[in-house]
Amino acid sequence: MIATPDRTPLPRAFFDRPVLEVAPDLLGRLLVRTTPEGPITLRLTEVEAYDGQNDPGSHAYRGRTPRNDVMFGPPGHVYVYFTYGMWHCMNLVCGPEGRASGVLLRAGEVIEGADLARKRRLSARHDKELAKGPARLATALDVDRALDGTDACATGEGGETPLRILTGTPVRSDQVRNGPRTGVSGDGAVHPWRYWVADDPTVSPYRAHAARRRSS
DNA sequence: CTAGTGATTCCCT
DNA sequence: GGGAATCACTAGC
Repeated sequence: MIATPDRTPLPRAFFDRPVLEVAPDLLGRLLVRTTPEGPITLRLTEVEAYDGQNDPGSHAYRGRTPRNDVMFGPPGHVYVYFTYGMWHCMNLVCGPEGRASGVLLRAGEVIEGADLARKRRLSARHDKELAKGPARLATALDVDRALDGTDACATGEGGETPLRILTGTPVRSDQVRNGPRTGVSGDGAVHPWRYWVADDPTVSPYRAHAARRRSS
């Protein structure tokens, strides 16, 4: 039988830990995107850890800039970046504050609001592809730079937060797999800091970083 | 299924 | 200037 997911919000202390502890612990958690048309809820199935220190793959590796500013702030906030001229990807900032570590949310299973997600992901042939990949995930949830810096652990009764993280059903450690990060080039590729749920159909296919040739 | 490639814009060097 | 934490599409097996 399937246990009902726990909809208790994750406390900020959850994120105020080393990123390599937080990343695998995020699998099976729920990400709730509140939109005017209703909520879209995702069960996280694939993530990647990025350490702000000594990690050439991290956007924070070369210091603080306007783009990555949020990563240097408090844990539990959302860092959204724009890449490849077209796409957005989202991370959750981890502790301690100032270390600028974060977890890239790479894939998930839409468990609520699939009708809303489908409207933004017209090319998806199956629901399992709605959030199969970091840019698809952000597209399905209507996440862009406007949500950069959102507090996913906000507790106030008053304001609806556009993004929240709930306890969900954590994945048993023997169901967690890990391997090289996708799309990371150079020295940053050596770390096996991609984590996913074993045999889950919503996990994105592994792609080694492709070196691009100049076009004329 | 896999491999190859064009798209398109922001940001930092 | 040139690369980027990617995707969609195509060809071919």
